[in-house]
Amino acid sequence: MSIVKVTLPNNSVLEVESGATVLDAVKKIGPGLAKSAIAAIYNGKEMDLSRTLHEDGQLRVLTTQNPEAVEIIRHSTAHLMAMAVTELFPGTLLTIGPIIENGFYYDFDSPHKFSPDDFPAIEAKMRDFAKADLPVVRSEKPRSEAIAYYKDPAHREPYKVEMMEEWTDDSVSFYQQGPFGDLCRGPHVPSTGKLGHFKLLSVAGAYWRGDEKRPMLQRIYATAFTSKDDLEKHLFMLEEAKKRDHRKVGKELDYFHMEEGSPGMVFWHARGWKLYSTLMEYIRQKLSRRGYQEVRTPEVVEKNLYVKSGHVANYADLMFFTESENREFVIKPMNCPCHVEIFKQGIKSFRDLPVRLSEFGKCHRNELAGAIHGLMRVRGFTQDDAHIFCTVEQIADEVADFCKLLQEIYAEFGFTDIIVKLADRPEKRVGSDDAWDKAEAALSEACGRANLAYVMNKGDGAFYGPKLEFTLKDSLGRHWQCGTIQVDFNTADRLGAEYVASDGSKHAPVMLHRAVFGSLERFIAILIENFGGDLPMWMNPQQVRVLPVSEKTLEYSREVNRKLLDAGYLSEVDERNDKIGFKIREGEREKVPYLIILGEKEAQSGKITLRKRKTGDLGAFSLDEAMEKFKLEVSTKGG
RNA sequence: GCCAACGUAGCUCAGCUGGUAGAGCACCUGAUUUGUAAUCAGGCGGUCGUGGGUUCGACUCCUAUCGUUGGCACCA
Repeated sequence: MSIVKVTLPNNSVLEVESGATVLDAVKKIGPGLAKSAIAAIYNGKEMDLSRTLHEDGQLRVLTTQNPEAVEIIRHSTAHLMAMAVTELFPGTLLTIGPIIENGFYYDFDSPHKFSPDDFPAIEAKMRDFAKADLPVVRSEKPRSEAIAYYKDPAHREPYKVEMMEEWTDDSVSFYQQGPFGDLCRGPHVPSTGKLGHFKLLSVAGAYWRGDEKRPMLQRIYATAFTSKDDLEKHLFMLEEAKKRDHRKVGKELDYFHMEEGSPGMVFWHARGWKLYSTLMEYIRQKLSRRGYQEVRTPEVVEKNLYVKSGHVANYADLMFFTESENREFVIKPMNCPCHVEIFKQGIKSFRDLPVRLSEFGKCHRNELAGAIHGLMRVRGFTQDDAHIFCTVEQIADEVADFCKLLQEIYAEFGFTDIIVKLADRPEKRVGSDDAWDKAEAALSEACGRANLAYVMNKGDGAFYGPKLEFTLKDSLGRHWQCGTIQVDFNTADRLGAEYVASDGSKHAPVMLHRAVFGSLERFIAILIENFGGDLPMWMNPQQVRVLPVSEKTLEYSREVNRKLLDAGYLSEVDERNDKIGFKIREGEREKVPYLIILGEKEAQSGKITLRKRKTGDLGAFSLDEAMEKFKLEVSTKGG
């Protein structure tokens, strides 16, 4: 028997016989470690404790103390859940059960319709199996043998067969715990006793292999942690996130509502619309300094324009149509063809480029019922849209400038967790491959120049061109595309837009479709969730509220309020006949940045008492001092 | 669009196996004149999402439909 040298993280070297298991080596380090070990990393590869060692290497033992451990725990808990489900619901077929951010899921094909009511029974079964501390045994089989095994009616698993038939590996690995076995790469915990801190979260439908033409499976989402404490912290965090939900907060703060009769359409209330208007004005100021010209185009447009642009061919099912005098119209689903129509008015020279047309264009898209989601995904929305008509040579500068603008703006809103995705050519597209090559390269180059790291989003570009997607997260960590810039060599040409080049020849301009917020609706939803409703003073539709301690100071309160309104602040008086404690509570609950408390003390001294949201009493100020404070806070976008 | 769950007063929710709807908050009225997160009392308020059906009787059961939620798919 040859000897294998195992180097530990502290550089000490352990010698074991070749063929000894990882666990044998760990036992030599110490029995305590052997007990708490759940897997190991050997020469950079995660592996089970049962694997045998045949060559020298670096060993790191993973216990619940290591951050990597939680993924193995989750993966093994997915098997535990599948075991419980197949035990409780015979006839359930297995598919896949991967880990995801903060948890895992398992997709089943089962005659039983799973519901959250089943969770307690499944969890109880999982606990039983965990308590039984069943060894998790790895084995390998030739792939052909594994396929034959799963084709056998005794252990029929057609989804596993389908997967294996597409693989090229010669052998596949299995994990067996008690009567339950699953095809899996591993690694896994050595026995089910290592598992225990888990919770089933939800059940959802999911197409097999993400393909809507294939069967719909039943997915159970769950999570697991290495400790009870971590699990509870995570569940608490989920509860807290629900409190920031823009649908809940938006209703509480009287920003907007939606109605059953007009699904996906928003009724903006006065406060919500104030916020909306503030954001539009903010963008206007940013754009006017950068050579954009704001325009306005119709919302009902002849259908033919969108036939020529290619939108009808691609999106007819998702568009609203109308007709009048035997002519067909579309309810504008996007602004670009309309902006091309403006560009086409008059003759454009290369000297005119780039032309940057912006519009708060209201668009309607007949989104599938299941896609609608609060303000995040609606059927009627407004984009901070703009189209830059430019030459091929100008693309890189324009894209890079836009990326800078977007970064500047997102920073002012406090967004740091921005995921940039480059979505390249989809299968269904218009234009030559040559044009796509150029457009994709331009985006990639611009990212380099703007110092933006991006991830590829394969095949997810628009039909007319590739795009950069600037994604923000909601309170539950779900990704939403907000900003975007798209390079389009096709639309201007299809719609017959052209400019005269220096040599007198005519060319279609390149179009850059771009938006910073994306849809105002979605951006507002993200803002609400990220701030938990505590919007900074500069954009808050309620900036100050004056609270008279009693009716005796009502007149003084109205006077102070008048001065605040004159100075341009959004202020109001809480004139209700209630105690000051109640009014403060209401003011805090409605997330008003500043409360001004006026009792007889203030009325006599001519001062005001200021209270800052979430902070509390700030003491006495003159009104002028307070307004200086407000001015600073608004101008620095603080709070 | 697909899978599942849900839909009761303005809001948050209760209503067991079918016997004919209830709480808190909000709102209104009165009292209180109030000092940093809920003053007290009284009152108003629902054809239980909608349409069918079963039943002597339906908020409760069945069915269709609309909407919402969580996912999947889609997202110009």
